Amino acid sequence: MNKQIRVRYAPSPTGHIHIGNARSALFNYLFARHNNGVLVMRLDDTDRRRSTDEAIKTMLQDIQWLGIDWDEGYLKGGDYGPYRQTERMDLYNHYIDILLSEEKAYELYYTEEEIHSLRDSYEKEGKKFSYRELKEKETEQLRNAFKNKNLKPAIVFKVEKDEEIIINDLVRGNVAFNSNEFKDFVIRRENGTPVYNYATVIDDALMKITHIIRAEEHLSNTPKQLFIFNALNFPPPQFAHISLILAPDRTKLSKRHGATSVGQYREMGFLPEALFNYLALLGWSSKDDREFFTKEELINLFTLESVNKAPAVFDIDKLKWMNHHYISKADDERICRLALPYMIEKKWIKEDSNCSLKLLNTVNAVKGNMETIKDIIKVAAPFFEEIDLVKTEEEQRILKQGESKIVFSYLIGKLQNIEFTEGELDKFINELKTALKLPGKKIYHPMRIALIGSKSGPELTKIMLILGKERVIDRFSKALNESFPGTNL
RNA sequence: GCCCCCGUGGUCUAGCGGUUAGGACAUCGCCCUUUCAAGGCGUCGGCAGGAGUUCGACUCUCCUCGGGGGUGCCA
Repeated sequence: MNKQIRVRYAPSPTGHIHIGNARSALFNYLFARHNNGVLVMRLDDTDRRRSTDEAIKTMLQDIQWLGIDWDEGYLKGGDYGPYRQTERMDLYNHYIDILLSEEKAYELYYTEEEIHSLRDSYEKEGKKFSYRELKEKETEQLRNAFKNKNLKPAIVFKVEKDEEIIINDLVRGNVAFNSNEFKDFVIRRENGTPVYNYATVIDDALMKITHIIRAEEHLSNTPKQLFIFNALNFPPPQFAHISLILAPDRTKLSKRHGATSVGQYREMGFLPEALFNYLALLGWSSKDDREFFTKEELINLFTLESVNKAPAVFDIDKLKWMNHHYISKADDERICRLALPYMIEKKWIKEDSNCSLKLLNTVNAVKGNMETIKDIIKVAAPFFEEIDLVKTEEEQRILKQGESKIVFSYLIGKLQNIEFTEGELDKFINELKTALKLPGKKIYHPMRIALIGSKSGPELTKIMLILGKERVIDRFSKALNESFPGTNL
């Protein structure tokens, strides 16, 4: 009885998916899946210069990497294609003809340059500029001169006066405009290409889109689109305008704020499910206090009603916290594979290395201490490089405290005869406290600093297993000699 | 300028006329501990301001202020 819900994601393929766009895609995806609807992927590529095939490819890869797939549209096909605007020119032109014949639009015999300078001079004189006025002043002579120069007129849509227009927005409620606030606007350029506000209407109508979920920046132009829906007798869809994602300085997130694209976050070592989860929480929340959701849970819980109206600041610290959580939970094999490039770059391992058992063990030991995959180069360094023993004053102090001498001496003596297996080492480490009669802190802190140069890190057993007997004893000896020169065993 | 949207701690948010204004990230601190992490506990900190309406406003109305968006032959 209810008609099939159809939403669309219509990016302009400029190469990279902006975080804000990704969030729009995400909400469309969640909404479609939640309602058993269809997500259509359409390419708004009328701006041909920017829309290279390469750009389209990277863009779609980023979307898929994030975990968003679509049911219909570009690369998938469907009943309402083609799904690239550049391939739909006949359609746009067809409806232009209708508009023209019904006198709901008109041809403008001025070139773009002429319009520019006219607009400037009008504004200089403080007068309002409008296409309508220009059209009224247009003469037969002008038209002929224009045609003789082999120029094509732009097409302008006629905005009717005194129309009240109300957008019933699913997140904002009723938003009212008066048509007098809008002037006639171009819908097809001199060069024959349609303008966004026009093409999007034709596409949305023909593709039977039922809900348009997009960023708030489009809200003010929605009346223009509604005028066209009405003029062509297309039933208008429902709208839902979600608010913008802001940078910490509360302005629109842009390049000068650093990383703004999905691809950049991937390169920085974020996991797709972390970004997915975080983005979903930017402007939407479930009624309980949960923060971690699987994709399925999100699909289950997502509704437009619980989308927040206020804009949200993108907080990379919270993203990192979330990423840390997902990395800790992820399996070693995956993290290792993702970390491989970073380790290769550090020349820790060979170019064509795979995840050996040893690497897997290392990853297993350190993954709880990573915020991003890239952190592997920090947290795994003690296993691949000789460490710099003296770090902070505090660490130095710990190494030099009297008990440390006892600890190191004991370790160096005993370890020689310990078999380096998990069971043996566990047992050995557990017995240290009783053997040395020292508080845990006095034992384990210096040990860790001697082994990895920091008092925080993976479990001692894991560290020692990975380093191996020789290096462990070597590092303890080094710590002993440096902190207590002249000590003889 | 005009039009539109928004305004709960530094940040993300819950709240939908009566709450000690709840949770999360970050900060700082404590506890626990076989270190660290994790976990547990706590500190700091908020309804932009002003008028109404009401017995009672974070919640409703209006104004002001602040932020954002639109006003292109960009999308």
